[in-house]
Amino acid sequence: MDKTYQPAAIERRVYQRWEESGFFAATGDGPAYCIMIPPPNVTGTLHMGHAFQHTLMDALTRYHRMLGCRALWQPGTDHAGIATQMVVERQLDAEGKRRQDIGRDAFVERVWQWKSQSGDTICRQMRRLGDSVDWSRDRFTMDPELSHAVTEVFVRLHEEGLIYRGKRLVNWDPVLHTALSDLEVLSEPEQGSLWHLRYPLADADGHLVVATTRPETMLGDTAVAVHPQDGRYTALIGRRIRLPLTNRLIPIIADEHVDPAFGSGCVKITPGHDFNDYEIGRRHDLALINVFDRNAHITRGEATGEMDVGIPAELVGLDRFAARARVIERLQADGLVEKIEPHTLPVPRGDRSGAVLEPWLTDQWYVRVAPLAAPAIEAVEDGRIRFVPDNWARTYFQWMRNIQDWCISRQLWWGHRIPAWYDDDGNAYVGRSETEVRARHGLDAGVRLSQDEDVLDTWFSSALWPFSTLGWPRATPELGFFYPTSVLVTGFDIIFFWVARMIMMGLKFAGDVPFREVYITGLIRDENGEKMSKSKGNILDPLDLIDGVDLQTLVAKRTSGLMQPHLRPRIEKATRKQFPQGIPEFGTDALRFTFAALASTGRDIRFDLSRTEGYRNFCNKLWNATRFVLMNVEGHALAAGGDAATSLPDRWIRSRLGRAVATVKEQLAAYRFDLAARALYEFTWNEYCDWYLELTKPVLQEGGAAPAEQALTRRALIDVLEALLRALHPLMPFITEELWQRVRPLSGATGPTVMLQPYPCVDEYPADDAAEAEMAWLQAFVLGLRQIRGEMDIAPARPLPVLLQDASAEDRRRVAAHAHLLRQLARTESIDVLDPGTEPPVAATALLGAMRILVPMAGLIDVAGERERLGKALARAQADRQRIEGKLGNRQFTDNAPPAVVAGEREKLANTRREIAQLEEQIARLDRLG
RNA sequence: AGGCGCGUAGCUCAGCGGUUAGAGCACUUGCUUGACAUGCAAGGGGUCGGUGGUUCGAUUCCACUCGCGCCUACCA
Repeated sequence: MDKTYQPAAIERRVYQRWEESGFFAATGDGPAYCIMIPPPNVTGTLHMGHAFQHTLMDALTRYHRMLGCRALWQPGTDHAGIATQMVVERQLDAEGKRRQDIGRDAFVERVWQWKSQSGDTICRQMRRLGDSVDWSRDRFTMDPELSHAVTEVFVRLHEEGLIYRGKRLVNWDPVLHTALSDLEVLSEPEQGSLWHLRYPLADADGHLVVATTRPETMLGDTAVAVHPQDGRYTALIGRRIRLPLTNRLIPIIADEHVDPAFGSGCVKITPGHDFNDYEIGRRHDLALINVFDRNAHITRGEATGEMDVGIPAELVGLDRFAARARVIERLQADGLVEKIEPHTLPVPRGDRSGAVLEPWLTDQWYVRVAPLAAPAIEAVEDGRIRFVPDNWARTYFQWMRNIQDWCISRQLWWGHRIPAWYDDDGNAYVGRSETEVRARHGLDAGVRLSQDEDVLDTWFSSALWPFSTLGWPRATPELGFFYPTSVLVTGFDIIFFWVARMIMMGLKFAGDVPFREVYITGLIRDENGEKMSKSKGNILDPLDLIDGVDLQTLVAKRTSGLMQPHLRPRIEKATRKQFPQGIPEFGTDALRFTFAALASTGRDIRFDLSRTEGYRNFCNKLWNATRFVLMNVEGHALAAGGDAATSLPDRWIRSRLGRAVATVKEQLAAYRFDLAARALYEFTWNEYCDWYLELTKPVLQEGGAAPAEQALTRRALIDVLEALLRALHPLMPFITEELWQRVRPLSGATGPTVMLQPYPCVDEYPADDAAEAEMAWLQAFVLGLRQIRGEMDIAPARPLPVLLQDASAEDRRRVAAHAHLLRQLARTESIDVLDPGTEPPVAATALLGAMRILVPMAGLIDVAGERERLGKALARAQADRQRIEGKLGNRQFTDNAPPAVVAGEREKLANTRREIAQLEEQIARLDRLG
């Protein structure tokens, strides 16, 4: 074996073997355990957030597989309508073409090509992460089977009246030319202006002042509103305004929505281009004027009802921002601009294009969500679905209880085409196919039908993922067995987009909740707590942490393809500063262990590379511990597996292993990966390596112990290691597999892979309190002497003569029983028990219960140093005594505190007092000498 | 406006109504110890954001407050 762990040498080989051997398939007759992967965008790449979530999902899957479950981690990818279409459009753009130039069929064909070309990236990355997904069940949201499910759901919802088509204001992206759902709108405050415009009264001199942030929309105004109780304007209600530029007459109306305290208290009402105004327009039966085309350029105007909109010809065709400038110019020329104030306002932008969105009147398909939401709310209320941590349920409720209808049609080409057909009169027919539509509605071949050009929101198909991947609407065995799935692992950012919708659709169509639990992970942030993003140039590629990356490559990755190229020097500088040497190779297991160790619930994660380095070292520790065990076991007699451990260390380490495994199980059940990881780390390093391996050395070395005892210790060494590898496997799959393969022949374990071994069972390593107590004594003995050595600057190699004062019969028994261990671990030259009444020599002191461990000082240490050391200990003990005495002297405490606590304090006080007496005596002795 | 979360060692984070508040990294000192210098041993370092309350006892529970972050809805 190499002296250090080399992850690159083994990871690929190990994964390939797992995959080729079919170890990932869900088999066996155990209970179901199933996790649905949140399908990543098929043409994307996995980022740190994915790597984090995949680590947790894989750990859960491997753990439950080892517990005997028939475990399925369902893989797959999402077609990601807008995102993918944009990528391909950009490719076309580089060729100087637009998608309209090549036509819909050719374009879609190109997207499929791009998908097949880049779709492997994610699979490759997942293999490097060790993801134990069942590749044979890989799914894509646009697979025929899944598309079939989409159509089926659409048709059934439509039949129930839960999908409808309607002309309404939607969030329109004038760059992508599609409608968006409310969730795809990002509103950020931006610096703008508040224009105060004078609207002349129609039938008298004078004007009203309206304040607006969107002056160009005045072309579509159909009213001015004031608050009904606003005394300044009550007399004007019902009179009319002559709308500048258009010369139209519009009414002054009263509406509660108006805030008299804002601006002048008068609001221009543009029902065609503002969501609030749309509502007001409905309340007052106002006409609605659309003044924009699909590019948000000014049109001649299109009104509901007969009307001359009156948009000046010179404005027609202008972009909305150019139009804004021109409108203001014109109004200023007419003296109709009272003032312009700087104003910060929320500007809605598309989450993909970044374009300023326009409320625009179009025909779209909607899901009537309220009837679906009610049972979905109930499922969380009554605990059929549990959020972890549970405070996310509040977020879920808050949104679900105010849920709006869901606009599901998108004016894109890449996606599931809406299963609706139109005749020449514009009548819409919904059905599973054109044939079905014709049959059902009695439309013979003479009637021309054309399918709806639009596609569905990507999240519509994602919402079906938990059952569409399992074969729904067919009643497949998998659907029956794995649905509802066990847990969903995802980020809070898609609770509304995805989680809520899966719950609604699952309850509606699969007859039950889609998952029992939702584990919401935190976000992976950079070392400054910033969100990782390409545009900030602070992304880390998980594979770069696994394989390492040189500085040049890292800088190039972070600065290429930037939306804002001017940030490049800053990003480069920051990167060079943070990673002057690039990033070394840490291996997958170290990265995975880092994610697990940082995964405390309800909190974002500042990714800390030094933790990864620490866990790389942990891998190396495990590697070398195995090396030690193999060296000491191979070629030697080994006790049979069933033989009882007899030595103290053997009993102790088994007991401690059992406790560690118990902790891991408990913490994994609570999704506390951090605490599970810590329990394993501490057991491995602080107990198995630091103590147990050291304790086996005196036993195993030549002439150390009787052969029979050695054989037992070798048994314990290999058994505990083998179990430890199994216990660590879900978090660190690669190294544990590699080491387990080497350990297996010696341990007597059988089977082709550690990943299909049973997880260690607590019952096999029952707690041994007696052994733990005795080991605690032994450890205290060793630590006491090490402390004297360390603080007194005694060379580690120098053997120390040790005297024991006030040793009880039990102390004496223990010393005799473990003298060989103490000699090795504490480097004692001799251990002698002083007879009662014997005056001890001047010595450095350590206390172990009532016993004093003395290291005679002649020639060893300076008296002043030891005096100071004891003085510090004494001061500490005296402070303790005072605190405890104060506590026990308080009647309130002794009367009210639980008896066990009081008794504990009394015992503590007794120990402290004894310790003080011992220390004072030692100090006095040193003083006599000095 | 409503909701959620965070503030503990230099850094990243655990923890908890009751020992002396812990870990990793960083730091100091000493060690080429027959598994491992990606290591071993010893050590320094914290008024647990502030104020008040509940309690025999608060870093932990409650209220207020300061600072930071996020989500939802938004007044034109």
